Amino acid sequence: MAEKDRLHGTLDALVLKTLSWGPRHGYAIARWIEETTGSDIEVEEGSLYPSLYRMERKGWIEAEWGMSELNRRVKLYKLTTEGRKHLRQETSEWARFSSAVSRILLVN
Amino acid sequence: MAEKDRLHGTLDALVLKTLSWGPRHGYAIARWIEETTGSDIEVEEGSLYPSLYRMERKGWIEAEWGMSELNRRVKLYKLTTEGRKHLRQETSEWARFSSAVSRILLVN
DNA sequence: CCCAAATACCTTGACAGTCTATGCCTTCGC
DNA sequence: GCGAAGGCATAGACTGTCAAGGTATTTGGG
Repeated sequence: MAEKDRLHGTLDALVLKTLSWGPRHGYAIARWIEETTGSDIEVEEGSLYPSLYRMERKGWIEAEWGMSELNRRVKLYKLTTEGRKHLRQETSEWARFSSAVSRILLVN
Repeated sequence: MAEKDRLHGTLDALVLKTLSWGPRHGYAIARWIEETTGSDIEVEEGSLYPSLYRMERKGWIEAEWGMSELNRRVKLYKLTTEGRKHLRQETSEWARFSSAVSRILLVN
């Protein structure tokens, strides 16, 4: 429980950012985030899929069924214009927030 | 709701760090964090007091009734050894986490 | 040919921390 | 005497994460 829940509220932004490089399916999004962060961030599927539905409902991403390179049925998500806009906002909020926290936590 | 809940899981560490400068009462902790971050972080009392009780229960802080400079009855909190240890851990976890998120979010 | 592992999606339930809102009491300035 | 500010406290709704389960398909090794 020590490490837990730290993701709270941040996952959506991470997923959006991942999709900003191009369409990806859920499983791949999770793996990509984990690899990119050297497993500093682990994306649980029980968090990921709800996040995807949430954002699809809000119109930030769109889904389409397709096939992966490994010949498996996958649901490909891609960023909408709305989503891109929201990502920009989330990013700047994160910058402000994280710098504020670091200002307190990491000084002295 | 856009800005909301971003604090999630971070408040405890911020409070502990605030107390690492010396004992303070709840209200003062909140004001100090807000001032220090230029209101980038707002500490709601409905979040603060539960956080204080939580940490008192866990033995990270200790409370004692006293008087403020403004001559008001206040509950002064101070960091315990255990709390100081926990703060170190929280701090390093924050550093890892925030750098991981920034690595994804703030690049390119 | 079978079986395990990896890929991929999905759902349920518990949990925990934040927020909004409210209440109460005291001190100080006017 | 009254309002604003200082100060503590709690209830309830909300929401997102996580653990743990489930299904199905494909691939590769023995």
